Amino acid sequence: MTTSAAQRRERARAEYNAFLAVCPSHQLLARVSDKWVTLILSALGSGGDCAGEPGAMRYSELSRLLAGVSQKMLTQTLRSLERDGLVTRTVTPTVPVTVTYALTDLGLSLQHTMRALKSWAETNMDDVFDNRATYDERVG
Amino acid sequence: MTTSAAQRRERARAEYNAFLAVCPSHQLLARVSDKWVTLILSALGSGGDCAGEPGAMRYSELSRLLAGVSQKMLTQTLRSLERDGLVTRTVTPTVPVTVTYALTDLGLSLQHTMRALKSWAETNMDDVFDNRATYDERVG
DNA sequence: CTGTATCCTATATGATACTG
DNA sequence: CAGTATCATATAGGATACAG
Repeated sequence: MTTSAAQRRERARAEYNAFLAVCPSHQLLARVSDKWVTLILSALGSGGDCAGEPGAMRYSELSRLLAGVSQKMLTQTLRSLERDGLVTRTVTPTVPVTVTYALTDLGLSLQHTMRALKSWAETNMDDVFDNRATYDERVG
Repeated sequence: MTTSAAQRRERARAEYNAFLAVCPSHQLLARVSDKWVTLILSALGSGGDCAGEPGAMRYSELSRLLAGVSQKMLTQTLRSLERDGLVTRTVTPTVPVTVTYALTDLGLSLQHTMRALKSWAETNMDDVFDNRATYDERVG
């Protein structure tokens, strides 16, 4: 009888859990090393460089600012950020309800690093693209 | 006739390209906001906090250090990092071939931020876990 | 306006076997 | 040792419709 997919999955999960037991911070690191997390935190803190809108932002503002994001991912990522205590979600019971998101202190502390990351990307973008072109040419 | 999946895909792609045209650095940012990229860069520069091995590392060393990574993802991520000019790949034609990876100057400049990110994760891990517990309790 | 629920596809990722 | 190739699967992520 062949090893079932479930068994293999379980073994992989066990290994991964052992890994996390050694380095539990990797779990958080992996969570934070996410495209949408990076973009949302960058957007929330200072609006970033694409469309500067500082301070708290409404759901629809974020949606517009992060042009590529779907409703699903935006909501999902915001929820996880709220759960982790990085952002606050404030509901104002206006006629059509208004919801604003803002960084907590914890979120702010991370946002500093996120901005560094974003800044790095902007600074070294040209270099990286050159490197890619060179590499692709050598490989063909 | 319903809109085909291909048509919808194309529209989404067009939107995303327009988005990247406005903010091309987001492409690089998304690339760098990757779990394995973060872990590999952290590992390469100084071995990190789980098992400190500074300097250049061999493929097998990386594989061991990043316990959860598969061959595929390790190779794939290393290739992309090499293409982007963040790491060098050096082949030494010993009897069983030896391959070492090391950070370039560009990689080093990013690794600094990566370490900040890792450091943040380690510092605030407990806070985040507390926040999660609190949130889960409120929601049930 | 701000979501939630459902369905569906593409991509990421892992397991496995094979190669120089 | 350091991969490459292939297959299988889980998850990410998007489209759409509906709700408070």
